[in-house]
Amino acid sequence: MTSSGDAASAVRETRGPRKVPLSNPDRRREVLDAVLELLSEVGYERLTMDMVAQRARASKATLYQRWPSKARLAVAALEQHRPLITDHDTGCLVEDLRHLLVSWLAGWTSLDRGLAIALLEGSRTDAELARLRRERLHRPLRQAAQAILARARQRGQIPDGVDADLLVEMPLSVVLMHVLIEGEQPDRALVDRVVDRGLAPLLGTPLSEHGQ
Amino acid sequence: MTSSGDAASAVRETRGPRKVPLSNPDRRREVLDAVLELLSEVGYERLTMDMVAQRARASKATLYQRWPSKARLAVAALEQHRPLITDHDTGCLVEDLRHLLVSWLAGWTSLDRGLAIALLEGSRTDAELARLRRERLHRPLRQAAQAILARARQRGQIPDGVDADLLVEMPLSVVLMHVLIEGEQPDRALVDRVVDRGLAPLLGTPLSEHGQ
Amino acid sequence: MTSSGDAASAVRETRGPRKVPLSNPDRRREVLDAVLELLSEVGYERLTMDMVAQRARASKATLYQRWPSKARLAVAALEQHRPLITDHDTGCLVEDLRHLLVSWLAGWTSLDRGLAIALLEGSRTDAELARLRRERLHRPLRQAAQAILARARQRGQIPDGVDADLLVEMPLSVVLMHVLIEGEQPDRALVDRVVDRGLAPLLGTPLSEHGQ
Amino acid sequence: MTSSGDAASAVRETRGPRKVPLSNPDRRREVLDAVLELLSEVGYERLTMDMVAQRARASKATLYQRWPSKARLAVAALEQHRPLITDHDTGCLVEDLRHLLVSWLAGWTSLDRGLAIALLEGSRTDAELARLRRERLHRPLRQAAQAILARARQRGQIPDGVDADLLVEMPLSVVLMHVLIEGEQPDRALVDRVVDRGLAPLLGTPLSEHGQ
DNA sequence: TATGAATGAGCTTTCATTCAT
DNA sequence: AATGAATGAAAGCTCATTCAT
Repeated sequence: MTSSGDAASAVRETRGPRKVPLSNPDRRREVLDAVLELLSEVGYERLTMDMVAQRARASKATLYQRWPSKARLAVAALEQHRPLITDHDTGCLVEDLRHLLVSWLAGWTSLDRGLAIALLEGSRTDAELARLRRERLHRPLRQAAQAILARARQRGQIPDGVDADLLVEMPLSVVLMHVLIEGEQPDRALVDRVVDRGLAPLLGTPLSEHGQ
Repeated sequence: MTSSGDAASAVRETRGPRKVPLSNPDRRREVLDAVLELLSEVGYERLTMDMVAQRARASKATLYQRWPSKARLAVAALEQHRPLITDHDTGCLVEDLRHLLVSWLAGWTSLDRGLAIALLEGSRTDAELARLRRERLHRPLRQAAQAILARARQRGQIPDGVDADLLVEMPLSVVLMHVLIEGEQPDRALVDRVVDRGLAPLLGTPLSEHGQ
Repeated sequence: MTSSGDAASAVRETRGPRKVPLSNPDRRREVLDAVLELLSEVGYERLTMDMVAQRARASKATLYQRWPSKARLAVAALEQHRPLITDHDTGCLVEDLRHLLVSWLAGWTSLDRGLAIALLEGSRTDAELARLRRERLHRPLRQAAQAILARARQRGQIPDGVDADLLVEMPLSVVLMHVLIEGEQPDRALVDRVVDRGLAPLLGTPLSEHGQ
Repeated sequence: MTSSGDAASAVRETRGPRKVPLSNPDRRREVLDAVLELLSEVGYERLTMDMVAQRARASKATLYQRWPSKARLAVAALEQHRPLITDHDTGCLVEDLRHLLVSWLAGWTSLDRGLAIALLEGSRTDAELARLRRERLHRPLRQAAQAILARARQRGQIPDGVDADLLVEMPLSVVLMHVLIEGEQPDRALVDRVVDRGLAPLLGTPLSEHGQ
């Protein structure tokens, strides 16, 4: 009965102002999604409040009522865009890493290359963005990685002399570089190549059997 | 020949317009170096023609006479910036890679993190910059890497099942990520960590000389 | 009916909206006092409706319900601000004038320099304010002054050839200039200086009691 | 014969940008005169850079190239508008004062009431303007006044017990009040009234003969 | 009725680019 | 050929005013 459920469907797609309050979380998300799109398309510096206003069909003044500056609006948008990393215990370091990478990639939309670059770009001049960059790009991944490595350590799957962190950093960096620098759309094949033809053989034959 | 050039040239190297024509290649390099510095400091979007004019001690109109737009000026500057990668045959894959990384890093000044981000940023809207990015960041490295890997292959130092390219991509990506994303100043220690506690133990052979 | 309204009403007299209707004259005065304060602090042009709303703890929409524009709200506030001038018959022109000036000053708080400037400023574009300015700043004073001068005339205390109005205008203008232009806080000392070392010696008679 | 004389006549009155450089002092004066006019018409707060640009037929960017902010532009305009006060020794205090007031008024154009109010208004928020206000409105006058009073003192024309400064302050304030507050156009009649029917009779009979 | 929130118009300021010398 | 200066077109942000509840 409440309008909230049907709200999205009732939303008029006609041009002109929406006049839906930003106190409405759906409306807020709509605006922030517009920001994310634009960040991804043009980056942080080229993003203008006019663009946001137009795409979100809100007035600039409305935006400024909720977010006090362009930087804070961008931060809010990125804050909301928190990719989910899942950790799955397969009993095998290599497979755990494969899962981690795949789950991480799954959260990457076409938006994200642009967002990542926008974050790099914007965080040179905006401390808030710099903080976000760290949290967004690093923390969730780092946490899942630590869990995987702890398990591997217990199982004795980390070869002597190896800095365990690098076991995550290396495949991760390769994938990220492909996405960020080459502009590739990251996919399963890339992950498998890094895992099967990079990590796994290097970690030694016993790992090729995947269970023992 | 002109009095203005003669009398004062040695004196005011530091203030006021240079008045040296851009047809002079040294003068041109001077201007492009200023652009590089600024690109590195503030990025492409925040770079202004006024900044360039001031730092290069030229007038904006002069700049526009030689380069038709800000984008083309930036491209020209990056075009000129060709870091040198050296390849040294040590007879050992791991040491060759270490050399490669160190030589690559040596070409990275603090300037280059900014440049790399500027390239990423600018190449989203400028095809010319995108091309440059590929050539500047990738090709020279890739070529040296191929040579190293070819030698290693001949020596049989590439373990079975390993995609040789990854042996370069992995350490390289790790270093690049640290620089680009963490904003770390890349140094020898980082290279050694990746090589000694990542690649080497995984590759097996050289492990004995380091880890034990 | 809701608990929120009841329980907290006595508590939060200091924060959040007052929710007292503007039909209540006390509430109305409260709002107008806030306007006066702000006019005095920042002047008419820099006064914003948001400031008023915040200080009066009312919503802007509420303000607009009672007063149709910023100008009319300012006018209403000034309309309400009617400083009291008292006239006291001391039997002596000079002392009567001193009383007049002191009583006039007493009505001047620090607020009023700002208000006077705000009136000057605003009355250039608003006829209503211009009318108010005349009534507020001039009429009450002029009336008291006329009474004093009439008595002095009867007592023969106005020297030949003197325009009686100037006897009021001169000390008054001096005080006003100090306040308006020098930004001085007007005080008793200023009045005494003008009366004792300006008017009195010039008027002759009372001079003997002061200057010698 | 000199071009400077005909310069104004050669100025094209056609609309559109002037393209005359601001390095040209005539052009600069033209712009600053526009600022003065506008300050006088609408005051400091309501003055917009667009107004100035339009009236001076220059682009806003041009204005900002020469003056770094609206406040500094206003300051520059007022700085240039330095009314001339002349002091003439008539041998008689009253006549000297009359000269002073007349010469002061002669410098007042219809601009000045607006300018004075603009200064009062703007100097509440801008320290530079506050400084100017003091210098512009006070110093030149004060200096001439001191000279007059020094001569009068030497001649023994200052009655006992009188604060000499008030002899200037009083007529001056009266005139200023009429101009500032009543909005009157100041004229010779006003000065004569204040001098002949205020100061002179108060300064005593000997002064009525004007020479002794 | 009082309010939270939205909005168009406008403000000061900046920038890539072009003109006149 | 090099320069000083001008300019149109934004950009980020604010304000008086108006809806919708």
